[in-house]
Amino acid sequence: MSLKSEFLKTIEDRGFIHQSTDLSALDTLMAKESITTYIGFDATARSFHVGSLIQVMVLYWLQQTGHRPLVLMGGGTTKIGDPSGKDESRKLIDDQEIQKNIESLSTIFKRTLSFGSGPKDAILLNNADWIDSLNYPSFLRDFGVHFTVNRMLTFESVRQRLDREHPMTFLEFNYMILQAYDFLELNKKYNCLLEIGGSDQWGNIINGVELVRKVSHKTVYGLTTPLITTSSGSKMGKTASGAVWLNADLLSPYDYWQFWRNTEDADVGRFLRFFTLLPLDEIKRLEKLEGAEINEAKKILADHATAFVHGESAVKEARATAQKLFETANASLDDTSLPTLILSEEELKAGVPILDLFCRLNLTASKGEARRLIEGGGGRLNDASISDELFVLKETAFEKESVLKLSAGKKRHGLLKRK
RNA sequence: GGAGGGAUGGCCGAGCGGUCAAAGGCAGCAGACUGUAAAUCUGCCGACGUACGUCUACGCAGGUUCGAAUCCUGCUCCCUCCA
Repeated sequence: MSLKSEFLKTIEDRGFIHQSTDLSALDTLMAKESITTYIGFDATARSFHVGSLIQVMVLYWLQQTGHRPLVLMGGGTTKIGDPSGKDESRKLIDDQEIQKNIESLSTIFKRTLSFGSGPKDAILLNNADWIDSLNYPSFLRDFGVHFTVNRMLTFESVRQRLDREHPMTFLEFNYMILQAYDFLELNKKYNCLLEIGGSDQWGNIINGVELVRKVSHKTVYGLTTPLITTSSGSKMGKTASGAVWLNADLLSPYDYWQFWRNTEDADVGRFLRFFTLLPLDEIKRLEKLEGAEINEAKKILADHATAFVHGESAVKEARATAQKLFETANASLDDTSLPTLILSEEELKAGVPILDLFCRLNLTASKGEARRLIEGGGGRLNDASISDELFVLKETAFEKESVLKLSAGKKRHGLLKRK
């Protein structure tokens, strides 16, 4: 289908569209006027993860192409727990934690969207504002009548639990109704006409679209984005240090840059479209690179993806660090953005076991792990393999250098300095 | 309320009195090969101690036994069927 509206054309070209309700009608609408759209976010963690970055990008494009984004934080629905895509119920978290999560999660939008009260300014909302005060009997009478259990049982999120014989509580069963109610509420208050979400949200979104139609007799739309996996099939979002968080306090910008730098060849084009703002013809050029040349494209991917989330100065640092580490022989590592441990005179006099240093730099989770690392030949001090797991670092090690590099493998490094 | 089945390491899943820190798979880490890629091959994969070892762990609490993930009792939670 050839799309007319700038927004849909953009996200279509970049691969963001998975499923949608009546795409051509939506296209006609969005080509004609600026509309309000929402994406809801769970407040189950302190930071988003690359998996949610897709939605962040979509909101960005939405605003750039002249529409108003509503960022809905699920302060109310997080208390229910979305069963979509999960085999087990979530642990319920308390109000305080939800509140903290919402604040922390919002930081990414402050960077990527412009908020305000103008017609195209983004608005940050919290569904606790209307969900917390719902009255159970009247809610059931007003909205419960529009949902049949027969149909609810056919939704993927429910069916999956039933099929696998995993329990689904009544609490969770209600989630889709509340999310549908969100859409209705946003439609009434902000004339919100479109809800976007990940592909696992399809059922929830459909319910919202239908509820608005039944209650308000209005047509609204839903659209989902694909679940991003790597070409080798695994769910993306793992690094040596765990999940790929967007918040810098959970994953350093350097590690974030490295995550993108290590993209599989086959994913470079797709990821450039998703996670950078580069024009499509530039992306087409980059993804054609072959062999070792594609590494240039990966660096550009890493630069742009990191800039979007952490800003330009973080990119400069990360890139300079990477260059010193991987591309320059005997570079001075003094001003790199690697984790650094400062050792005191007393400590050095007494001597510090190398195993402790691996742990203190978070290169390994325990001394046992550090020991196994060394036994397997992956422990290095200034690029020289450490052969003795009982090696003790003393002040003499700093006679020739002011900074020592401790490595777990070829990619994970930390620095040691003397006070 | 009744009958039966189940709960094992990050996940899946075997074990059903000792040789069990628990097979196998996935995920993860490291090594080789490369391009900071993929695929492949190899090693590692609870914590602590240099080590014989100690501690923690097979839903929870007790018990039997020289010895329990395995047997018994009670409890909690789940599943299936019946009411």
